Amino acid sequence: MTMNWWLMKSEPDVFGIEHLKAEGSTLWDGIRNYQARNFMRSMAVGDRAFFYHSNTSPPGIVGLMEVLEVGLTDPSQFDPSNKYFDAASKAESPRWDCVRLAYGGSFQELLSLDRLKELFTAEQLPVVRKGNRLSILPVPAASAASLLTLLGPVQL
DNA sequence: GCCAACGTTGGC
DNA sequence: GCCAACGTTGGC
Repeated sequence: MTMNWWLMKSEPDVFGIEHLKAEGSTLWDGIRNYQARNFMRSMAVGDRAFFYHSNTSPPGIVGLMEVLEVGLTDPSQFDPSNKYFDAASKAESPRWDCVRLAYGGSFQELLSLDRLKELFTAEQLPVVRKGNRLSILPVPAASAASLLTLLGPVQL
């Protein structure tokens, strides 16, 4: 089984690449969409992800991450004071889980969604599909390789 | 099981 | 702030 690539969105005002850089690693919690959760469930330690800034201008890819741990229970689902509290989720059978990700560097420049749309089809890179709201998406290996060339070296 | 209403995401 | 896309919920 070879390493897989992913694209993970976060709003820079809430948790951006600079936050991750400062913390070194983070629990990617608060995912409350089954498709996104299922993508997380198919992640393996050592997988890589592109960090994507969403809901900002311009949106786009800003950095890299590496999967450190998988199959972790998302603690926010059991915390009534948390925005992502889920009263229907039981401790015996948690509904939501998450992964731990390490900071893997920042690219010199953001690669904008506009540019991604010029370079890739929706099949090649699902994030460019019109109206796509999923916060976690797969990146086919060939597209990941192209992206790394386009983005150039990371700065740690 | 259908489907209308509703809510959320996220681009613009 | 608007709206397209689309997942979720709940009445029946």
